[in-house]
Amino acid sequence: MAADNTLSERKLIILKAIIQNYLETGEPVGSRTLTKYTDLNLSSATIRNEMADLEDLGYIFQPHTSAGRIPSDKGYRLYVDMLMEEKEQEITERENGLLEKTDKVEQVLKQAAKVLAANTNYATMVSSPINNRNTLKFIQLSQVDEEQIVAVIVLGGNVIKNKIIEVGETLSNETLLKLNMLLNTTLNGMSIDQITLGLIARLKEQAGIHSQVVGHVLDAVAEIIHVEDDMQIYTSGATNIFKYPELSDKQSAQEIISAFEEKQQLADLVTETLASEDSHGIQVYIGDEAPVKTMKDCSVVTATYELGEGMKGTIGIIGPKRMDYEHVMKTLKTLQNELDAIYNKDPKE
Amino acid sequence: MAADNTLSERKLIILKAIIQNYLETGEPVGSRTLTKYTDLNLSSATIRNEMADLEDLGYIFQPHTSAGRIPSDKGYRLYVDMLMEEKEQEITERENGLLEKTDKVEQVLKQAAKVLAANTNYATMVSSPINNRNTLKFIQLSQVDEEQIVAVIVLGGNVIKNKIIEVGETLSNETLLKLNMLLNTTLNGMSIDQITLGLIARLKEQAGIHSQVVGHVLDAVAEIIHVEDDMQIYTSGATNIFKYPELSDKQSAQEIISAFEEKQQLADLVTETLASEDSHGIQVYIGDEAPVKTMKDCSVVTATYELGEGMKGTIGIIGPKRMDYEHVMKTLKTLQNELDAIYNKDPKE
DNA sequence: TATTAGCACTCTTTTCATCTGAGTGCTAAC
DNA sequence: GTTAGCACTCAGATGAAAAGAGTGCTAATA
Repeated sequence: MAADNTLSERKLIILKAIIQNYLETGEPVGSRTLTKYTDLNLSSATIRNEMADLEDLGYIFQPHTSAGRIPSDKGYRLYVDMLMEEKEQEITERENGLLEKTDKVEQVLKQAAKVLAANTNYATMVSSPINNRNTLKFIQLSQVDEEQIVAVIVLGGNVIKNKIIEVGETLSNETLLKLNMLLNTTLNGMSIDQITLGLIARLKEQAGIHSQVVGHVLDAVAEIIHVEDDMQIYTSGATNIFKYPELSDKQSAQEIISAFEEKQQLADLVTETLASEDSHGIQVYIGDEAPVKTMKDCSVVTATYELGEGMKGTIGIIGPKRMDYEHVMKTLKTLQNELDAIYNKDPKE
Repeated sequence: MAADNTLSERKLIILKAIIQNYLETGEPVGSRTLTKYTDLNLSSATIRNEMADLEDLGYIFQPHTSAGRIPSDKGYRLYVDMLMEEKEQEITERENGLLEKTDKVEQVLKQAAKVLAANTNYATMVSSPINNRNTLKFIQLSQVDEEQIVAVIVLGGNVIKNKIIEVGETLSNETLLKLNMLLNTTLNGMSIDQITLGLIARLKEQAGIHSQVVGHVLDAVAEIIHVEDDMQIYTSGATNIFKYPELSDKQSAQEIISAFEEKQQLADLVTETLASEDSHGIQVYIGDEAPVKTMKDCSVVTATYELGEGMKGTIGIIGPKRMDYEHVMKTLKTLQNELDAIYNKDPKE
């Protein structure tokens, strides 16, 4: 009999066989099937006994009395943690070059989501990198017309933001030049966290009568930096969930797809992922483990990529619990590397 | 007997009753039901005769022998064109003020899509205005670091675009200033169509050794202007289609929702709408009439809004053919007016 | 003692026939 | 021209029966 905490070799083999079979077929797995599936030569009766034990221990369960067994969340967890073996497998596109290089971060990320969906047949999402703890690279104010100026703010990683600012007056070229000087000499290279109230006060003082403008600019900077607000999320293949009957009844489909359309929940997911401990590995959330309730019948696998200068983003896939974890993790890793590579290498053509 | 081309008064009344009843219930309408529903006092038998005629003429049909009648596309078309009467109805939010004012076009449009979905229970989309035939308001080049400059391009309507340009060299402040002067004096206020090859040549000549930079900038302008590429589409309530059984079988749902995720088809729809004749009214596409095949089982209703300076965008809703056309059209009109108003009135707080 | 064969039992799924009800078209009467 | 009435059609509901998958348990076996 298996001790409380550790399963016998044989039970592990059987559990693994059950899960793998279930991943393939999506059907509950019975003892007969397993006699053929495992290398151990055992009768169905023996296997039945083992399965009964595994059920008692909570790794598998029966959807109804006369059916085979299905892995429980606990079972999947064990599988992902210990039983799974890395498959050697190719991505359907050429090894290096899932992604085309372009200078638009946005394009790359959109494409990443697509590639991921195409390669896995699950729903995918890619978050834009978060500007948090990022540095200010450059600020430029320009007069657009009599009462408006535009502030262009370039962040590390060449993320460009801009904001129209209403000023009650027409500023002279000189003034603008001076303000630009002032802002740039003071702020360039600063990380967001370094811009303190004291610093702001000092800046305003130096700006003299134009302190108001400076105020607006800094407001813009603050606004632009605001994390949640800014996170873009690109999705693809949301309708892949229709391929999995366990997720495609109206109720579930409705919920999941809404989450993909609204994106707020995905944003939460990303935030959570990035906040978690080893945010550079691959994370697997099975069912309830995911930080958003909508995903309680799904598994979510995420990876973090790094876009240089500390900007991190998340790529992830959402699918049924009976997901091809190996393939998914492998694919995510590949993509993660590509993203890391694209931006950390020589950024020029 | 009805003449070939024009239906008798009575037939029209009956047709209208059939359609209205079907819009409400979603069930085929039988002759018994109609005896109660219309003011004409007729027996079911008489109505049956009329219905048989209407069926021969192609306005209604039976899903199967022992069922009531359902409007055909032709029937809906007649209804929308002639039979429908404007309902007096309130939008669920306060009359004036579906939309909050913000300075971000993007925000407004997103919100518009949401409001529309909330008010109609259909899937909705809002396209960003197209920059076509737009004017260039302002260009600003700034050095970001040794080898990169950023071009900020402000279009009429305060749409701001930017693009990093790699230059092999460090440009002096003076040079930048000169280039900025050159670009702005030449280009400001120009409509996109006015920038000709000749003009470009002239500009490059004037730029002297920096003609390459000018070339890059103009490339950027061209790229930014490229219509299709740039059209943003915001959607909301895609999952509303699950509320209508006739659209929510896996196959249809999959297709429609994909269209909403990918957006390419919606973009086509928008392009088509804007291109069509009376692009300021409200357009109704029933079934096959819609320019995208995915919508063949839906009805699509669109309206065009104008954001000032000739920039037009489209708002639209997609739902089942048995759609509450009156409500939808009314809501669209309201929103259309609000959008027109927000941007054409005094744009400040 | 661990394994296995065998069997009774449970429960879902499928199939098939029957029944029901809505709605029609047609005919004959008004 | 309208209506009452009736035979007919067909989708959908209902329910019984059969099939099939899989189990748990017991008793035999190695």
